[in-house]
Amino acid sequence: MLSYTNSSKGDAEQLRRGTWSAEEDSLLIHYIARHGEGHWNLLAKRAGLRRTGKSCRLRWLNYLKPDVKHGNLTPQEECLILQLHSKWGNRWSKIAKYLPGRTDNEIKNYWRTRVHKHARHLKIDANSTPFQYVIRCCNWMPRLLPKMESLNQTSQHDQELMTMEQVPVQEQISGSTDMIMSTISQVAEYQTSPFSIISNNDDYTLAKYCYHDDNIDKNGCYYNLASTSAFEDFPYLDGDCHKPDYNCVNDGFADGLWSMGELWQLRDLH
DNA sequence: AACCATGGCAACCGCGAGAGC
DNA sequence: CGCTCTCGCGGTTGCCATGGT
Repeated sequence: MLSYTNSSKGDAEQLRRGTWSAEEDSLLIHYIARHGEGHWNLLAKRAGLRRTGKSCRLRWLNYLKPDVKHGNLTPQEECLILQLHSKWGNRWSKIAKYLPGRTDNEIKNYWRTRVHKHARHLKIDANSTPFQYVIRCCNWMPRLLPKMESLNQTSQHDQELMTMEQVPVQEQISGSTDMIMSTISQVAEYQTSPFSIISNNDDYTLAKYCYHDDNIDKNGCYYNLASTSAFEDFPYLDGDCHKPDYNCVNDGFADGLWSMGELWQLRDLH
């Protein structure tokens, strides 16, 4: 689909909009190869492109530039995005600097389509502290790390970034326990859990839960719960179920109950 | 097979910062 | 100091493919 900007001038000066053609891509690539980037409005005219400079810049930076990576994000890239977003929020360009070959637009799209979807399912604001907690400690991050290990793809650079960004669990949750517990209750409710809803308004702390488990790394980061679970959408549990006799975390059962297994442990510890 | 809903993603838009004159 | 231009950023839109009914 192609459209043109409204203009009182003749057709010859109308600017194209919409999807770029192979011919336009070629013009842009060859022009930049000869003359370099920058001065995009001038570039657009001289390259013979009936596009705004802005459009040319975007096309080049997000798609045509040789070092732009195409294809799915790797687990370590996903992990980094989650880490960095929890630190900086929607600072996409800043986050993109830590992912060579990935553009801010791609990261933004990833966040909005995948992570926001997850938040919608949980009925939590994706930018809220509770959701960040759920992402980092309850499900998403715990699932990515084993994937990264199994793929053995983590470069030293990635590892350094991970170490740099990791925040001890106790630090992550300090001062917001009530909010986090409230969120977990909401999650449990939303999933129509076969388990009892965790309601908690006392001074129960997540640290107790976290440090009960052995899976805490040297930085105090808790990261291995439900590591066997598939990284899929939330399961919407229903029906008359009972507390299983086996380990929710290590058994295949956890594949479908990954978040609930964690919540169940939390409840039992209380 | 046809229709509809949804997700993924490329592209656009508005705004603000900074440089140059 | 103010104007213009360029660039970059974050938010939003709209197209297209896919899956479900």
